[in-house]
Amino acid sequence: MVTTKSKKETKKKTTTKRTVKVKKAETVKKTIGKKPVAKKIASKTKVTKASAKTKRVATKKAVTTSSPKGKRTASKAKAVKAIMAVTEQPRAVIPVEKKQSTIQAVMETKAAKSEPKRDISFNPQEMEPRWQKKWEMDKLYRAVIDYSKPKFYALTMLPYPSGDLHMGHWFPMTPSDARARFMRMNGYNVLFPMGFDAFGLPAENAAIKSGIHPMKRTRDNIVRMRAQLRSMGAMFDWEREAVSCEPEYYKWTEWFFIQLYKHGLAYRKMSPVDFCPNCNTTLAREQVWGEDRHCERCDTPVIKKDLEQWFFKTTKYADELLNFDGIDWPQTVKTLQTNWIDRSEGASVIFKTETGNHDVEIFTTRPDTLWGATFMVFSPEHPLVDEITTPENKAAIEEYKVQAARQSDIQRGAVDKEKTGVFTGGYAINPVNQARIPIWIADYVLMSYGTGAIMAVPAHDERDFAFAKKYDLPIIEVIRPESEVRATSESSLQAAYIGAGVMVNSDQFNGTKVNTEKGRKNPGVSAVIDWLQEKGIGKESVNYRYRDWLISRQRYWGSPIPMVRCDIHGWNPVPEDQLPVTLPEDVEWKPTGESPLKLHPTWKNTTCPMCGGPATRETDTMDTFMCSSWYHLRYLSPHYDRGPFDPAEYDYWMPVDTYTGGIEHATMHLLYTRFFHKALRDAGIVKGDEPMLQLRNQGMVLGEDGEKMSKSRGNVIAPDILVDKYGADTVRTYMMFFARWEMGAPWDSQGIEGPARWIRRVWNLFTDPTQPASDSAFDGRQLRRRVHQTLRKVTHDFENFEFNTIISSLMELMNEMYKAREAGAAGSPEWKEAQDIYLHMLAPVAPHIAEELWTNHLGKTYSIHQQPWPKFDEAAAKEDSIELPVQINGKVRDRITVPAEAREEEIKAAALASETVRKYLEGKVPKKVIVAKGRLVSIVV
RNA sequence: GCCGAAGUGGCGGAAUAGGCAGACGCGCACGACUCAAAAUCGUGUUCCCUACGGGAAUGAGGGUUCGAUUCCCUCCUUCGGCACCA
Repeated sequence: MVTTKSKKETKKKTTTKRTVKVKKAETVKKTIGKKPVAKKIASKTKVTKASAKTKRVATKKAVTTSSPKGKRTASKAKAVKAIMAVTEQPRAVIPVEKKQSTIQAVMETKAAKSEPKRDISFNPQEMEPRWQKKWEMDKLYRAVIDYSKPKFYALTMLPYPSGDLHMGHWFPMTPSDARARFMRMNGYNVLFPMGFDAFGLPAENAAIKSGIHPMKRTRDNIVRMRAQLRSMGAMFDWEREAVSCEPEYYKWTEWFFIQLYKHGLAYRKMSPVDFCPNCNTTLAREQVWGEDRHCERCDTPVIKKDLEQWFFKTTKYADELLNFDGIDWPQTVKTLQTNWIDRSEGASVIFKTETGNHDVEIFTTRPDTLWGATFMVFSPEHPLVDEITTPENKAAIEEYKVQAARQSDIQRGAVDKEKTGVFTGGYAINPVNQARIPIWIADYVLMSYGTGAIMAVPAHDERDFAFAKKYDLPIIEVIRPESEVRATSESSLQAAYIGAGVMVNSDQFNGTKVNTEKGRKNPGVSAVIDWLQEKGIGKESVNYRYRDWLISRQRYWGSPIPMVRCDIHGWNPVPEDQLPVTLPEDVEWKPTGESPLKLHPTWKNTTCPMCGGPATRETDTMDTFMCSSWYHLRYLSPHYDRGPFDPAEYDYWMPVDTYTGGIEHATMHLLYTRFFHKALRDAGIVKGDEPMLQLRNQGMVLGEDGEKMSKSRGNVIAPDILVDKYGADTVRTYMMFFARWEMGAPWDSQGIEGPARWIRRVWNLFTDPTQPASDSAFDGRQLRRRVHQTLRKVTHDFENFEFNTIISSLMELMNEMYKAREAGAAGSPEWKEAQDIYLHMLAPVAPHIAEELWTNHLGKTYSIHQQPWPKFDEAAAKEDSIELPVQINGKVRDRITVPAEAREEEIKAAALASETVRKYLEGKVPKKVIVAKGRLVSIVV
C-alpha cells in the first residue's frame, strides 16, 4: 500500500522555493568528486547576491586561490603560526583562564587526547544488529494479551513488496515506531505489527516480461524487505506478520466476499473497462498511454468494453460514512471523504419518451426550474439512445458514440472543451407542462453520475445555457431576481441566472420565492417536491457522487473471487469448507497480458454447489484494496484457521488506537476500510462503528530534486546505504527531524550530518571518563530545571506527533549537559538524574544507542525499553526569576529580571524604574502600561 | 471552476492562550587542532544603513489591537484532491 505510484507527471516548473531547491541540488551533485568547482560556484552565487560583505570575502578567496603567489604567502603565514604554536606548547598546557587545578587540567588534556578513541568505540554497525538480535531472542516486542494493562493498537500502513525499502517507507514508519515505543513506556501494552500487501499488478507485469512466477518474485522480495525492515530497529511483532498473497490469508479475503454476498452487498452488473482489442486484455489506467489513449504494449487505440463485473454496495453506507462522530481523524481527510461522497438533495422526476412511451428518470437538485426544461440530454451510453434515435439521425449518433467512448472521463471533462452533442430525433414530454422537448446526447452527461440523463434548463444552468446557445435551442426564464420583477427578461438571457428570486412562467408556482439554499431549505424546491409527490410525477430524492465499489479485476495476481456459475442455478458461492479457492501454479504467461486464469485448461472447471452438475469458476480476481481493508484484523492472529481472526485477540486489541499513513489514501483505502468495517458489523462479525479511532497522516518525502521519488526519475534514496554509513538510530532521528511530519519535504542528503553529530555527541557525553565535581561552578537546580522542562516538552510533542521538536529539545538538553559537565556536574545526584531521564527520552527515538548506554555503560537493568516513562516534576521545572522584555511603543528597548512570582505592580514598578526606560520616556508620563504575565511589559507613551 | 493544505533567512524548520520573530539543525565563513586533509572543538551567520547606534522584515495590501507569523477582509503564488456532478 505504501507505494510511490504517480498518476501524473509534474510538468509545471515552479517559480518559488521549489526551483531554488532544485538549483541547490544541482550544486550539491557537482560537489561529489569535484569539491573546488563546487566551492567556486558557491562563491560566485554569493557575488551575484550583491552583498558588500560577501563580495569582500569572495574577492579575498579569489586572490588566495587564483594567484599562486598569494597562495604561497598564505601558506607561509600559516607555517610561521604553526611554529609559534609548537614553541608555545609547554606554556599552553597550563590553564590560564579556567579556575581549575593543574592536576585537573592535565586530566582534561588526557581526556582530550583520548577523544578519537571514544569516537571509534561508537560503532553502530556492530552495536545495532547485536541489540536487534538480543531483543528478538528475548521476545522483547512480542505483544501478548494482558488484561492487567491498557492495550494500545498502533498501526502503520503496510508496504507493497516492490523489492526494496526506500525513504518513503522509513518516513511514515520510524516516527510511528517511536511513538508506539513512547506509549509502551507509558504503561500501555502496545501492538505494533507489520506485513505485506502482496497482490497487485507490478508482480504480474514482471511475470509477463520475465516469466518468473509472481509468487516466487513476491516471496523473494518479501525476504529482502523483511531484512531491511529489521534494520530499522522497530518494535514490530514479527510473530504477527501477515502476507496477503498467502493462501492462509486470502482464504479469509474470499470468506469475507462470501459474507458480503450473503448479506446482499455483492452484486453483478455491466460496467465498461478500458480494453485493448489486439491484446484481448483489460487495461489499468496506468497501462493506457498518451493523449490518443493507446495500449502500453502494442500501441493499439484503447476501446471501452462492457463487462459484467462484481460490485459492493458501498453506496448503502453513504450516509453513515459521512458521519465521523467518535473518531479523531484529520479534518482534511474528513472533508476529502465528505466531498468524495458528495451528497446532494433534490428530486427524481419521470419524463416520458414520445416514441415507445418509456419512462426516463432524471435527478435534479432544482425541481423548481422544471418549467424551464426545454430539452433533455442523455449520456451517449444511455440504454434508450438506440431506441429513440430516428433513422435519419442514426449515422451521426453512432459516430458520436464511438468518439465519446474513445475518451477518458478526464478528457470528457476538460475545462476548456467546447460542448458538443447530437440530436437523436426523439422527443420527450415534460411532465409538469406537457411540453414536447427534443432529446440530445452529449458527452458532458456521464452515465456514472445520477441516472445518465438530465433535463436541461438553459436559463439557469451554465452548461445547459452554453449548449442551448450553440445548437439554438429555446431558453425559458423561470427564476427572476426579485429586484427585476417588473423588468423584461431580456437581460437575464445573456447568461444563465443562478441565484435567489421568484418563480415565473411556472403556472401555479408563479411568485414562489426561491433562495440559494439546498434541498428542503429552499422554499421553491420544497413546494415543488411536495406537488410532484402529490401528482405522482416525481419524489424527493438524494443523489451521491459516490459509486459502488467495482472489485472485479481481469488479472491473475489477486485473491480469487470464490463464486461458481452453473447454467441451471446461476452464480453461487463456493461452500465455505472448500475455501480457499487457490490460484493455480501451472500457468502460462502470454506477452499480451491476458489473464492466465482464463487460459488455464482445467482450473475453472468445477461442480455446482447446488446440483453437483458442471459449473465454471469466476476467473476474475479481487481488487487489492479488498485485501488491505481488513489486514488490521489478520495481524491479530495471522495463522488462525477457524476464522479470519481469533475472537479473543479481537476483543482485547480492537479497535486500532492510532493509524498512520499517507494522505493519498484518503478517498480510497481509508474509505473502503471504513465501509468494510460497517458491512462486517452488520454481518455480525465485528463490533463498533469504526475500525480506527485516531488517524494521522504524514507528508511525502520528495527526491532531492523536489520531485516525487521514483525509480524512473532516478531520485530514489535507499536507506540501506545510509544505515551502513550512519546507523539506524541516526536515520530514524533524521526521519523525525528533517521536516514537519505531516508536511514532508524534499530529501536533503547533507542534513543528516546534524543528527549524526548529535548521536555521536550523546555517545561521547555518556562514555567520557568523568570526574566528581570539586570547586564547582555547577548549578544543580538549573540542570534539574532544564531536564524537567525538556521532559515536559518531549512528552507533549510525542502525544501530538510533533516529532521534529522532540529532537531539537533533546539536542538543546544535550548542549546544556555538556555545559554542566564542564562546570563539574559529574557525580552529582542531579547529573545522575539527568543521565537517566535523558536515556529514557532517547529510547523511543534511538533505541539501540539508548540501550547500549543504559545497559552497558550505566550498568542499569536491561532493558531500557521496559522502563516506565520518567515522572515530570513540576516544582523542578519552575523558574526562579524571569527576564522580561520592556517595549516602548511596540519596540523592545530594555530587559528586566524579576522573580517568577512577582506581582503585576512589582513588575510595572521595576520596568518604570529602569534607567533605559526612563531615558526613552524623556520625562513623559506613560499613557498605559500593560503587563503580560511571564511575557513582557508594554509601555505606551 | 470547486474543495482542502500551505507561503517565515542560502536551506529544513521553531515560536503554550495575540506578547522578545528566526529555537534546533544543515550550509557557509573564520579560528583552534593537524605536515596536510577528514573528523572534532570554538566563534559568527535575516536584510539594509551613515554601523559605538538605528531601521526594515514572517507571500502582497488593508483592518482589529498597546501589541499580529498567530484573528478578520481582499488579492497573489504553490502543493494535493475532485471536476461539464445535473
